[in-house]
Amino acid sequence: MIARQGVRGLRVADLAAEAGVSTGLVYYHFKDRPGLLRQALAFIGDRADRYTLAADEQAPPGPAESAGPRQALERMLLLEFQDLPEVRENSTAWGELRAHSVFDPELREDLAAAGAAWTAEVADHLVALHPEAPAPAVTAAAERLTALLEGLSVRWLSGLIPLEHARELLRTAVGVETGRLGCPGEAN
Amino acid sequence: MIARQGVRGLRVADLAAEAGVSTGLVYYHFKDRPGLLRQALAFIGDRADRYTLAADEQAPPGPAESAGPRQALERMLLLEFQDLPEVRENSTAWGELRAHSVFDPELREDLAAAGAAWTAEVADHLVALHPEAPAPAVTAAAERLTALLEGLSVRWLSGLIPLEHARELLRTAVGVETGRLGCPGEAN
DNA sequence: GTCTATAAAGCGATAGAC
DNA sequence: GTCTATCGCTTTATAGAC
Repeated sequence: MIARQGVRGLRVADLAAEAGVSTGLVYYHFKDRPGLLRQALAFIGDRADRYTLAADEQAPPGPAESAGPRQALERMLLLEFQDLPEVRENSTAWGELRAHSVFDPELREDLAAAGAAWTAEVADHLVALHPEAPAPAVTAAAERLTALLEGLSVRWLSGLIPLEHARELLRTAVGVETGRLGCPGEAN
Repeated sequence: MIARQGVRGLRVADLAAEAGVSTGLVYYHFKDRPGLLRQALAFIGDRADRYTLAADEQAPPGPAESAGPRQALERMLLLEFQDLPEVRENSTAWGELRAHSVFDPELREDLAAAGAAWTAEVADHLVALHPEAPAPAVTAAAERLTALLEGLSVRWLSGLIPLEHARELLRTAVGVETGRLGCPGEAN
């Protein structure tokens, strides 16, 4: 429901109706509105982990074709840009909770933890691709890629750019960033 | 007030109180809530143009020192990452209206127009830096830089990363992107 | 655990006087 | 142009029965 109407548009009564229960029961289980949002964020995180793992397992179709670390990184990032209900829901709700945290500190810690884990995963892929690159440069590249992904995500979800355009820009960004890490000439 | 409490937290009564007028007068001038938001977006755009122009005028301090197009681009992008009330307000409100448009199509056209103008300005700087680069590559680079800026902006404003870190990541991104455009070997 | 009923407050918008 | 007063609806949260 957060993905459909946003945090601001989430009504406890609507939620209860859709769940087929009473509002009282919702408060019984989640305590209050912030508790509801906290559980929603946890749910989103679990679900993202789930489909990330699922993609990893069924990822290498050909035995050894196109199975480079660069492709693995691209594939992982592009997971967030799919027009599947589950993915779109997750991206929308995640972005909304992030945007909401600008004005409500409530969920910041949880968001920071999830974001750090996510950045670390991207950094792992970058290290696999460029083992010789200095750690700070890798971290910075991972942060730029994830921040770019979030920026593109909002544009996609608000209809400002089409899905394929977002995917294309992200793909080229991976190329730009990984090309950069491979060039030892420039600092940082 | 949007920068302080978000679109979702904006109350017409509060707005009227802060303006020292009645709620009735607010409706008289802005028609309704959406009208209020539309005017706010216009105000933000005008104000951004204002301080961008002001920065351009007082930008080159030394006669010809450090006045490269690369520095001009960096300076322009970094304008959005300053801890001045006016800038922070503008960034916060802009980000909030953008995030809000994911669920409310109302302001999408205005946002798209403003975003396109903004991307074109960045592209102009890139062309000045790399006149030989193909137009699609320049446009894509400009879109990546502005999308990254928006992603970093949310992280900064929600306290996930400090201001200086956002500035540093943006600076290096400019380096990565402009370095890329200067390399004619790779397509796109 | 679950429901009904309702308190209590908030909020967008309008009417009508001046 | 501006204000006061208020309608009418929505929403969070709780009380208390079952």
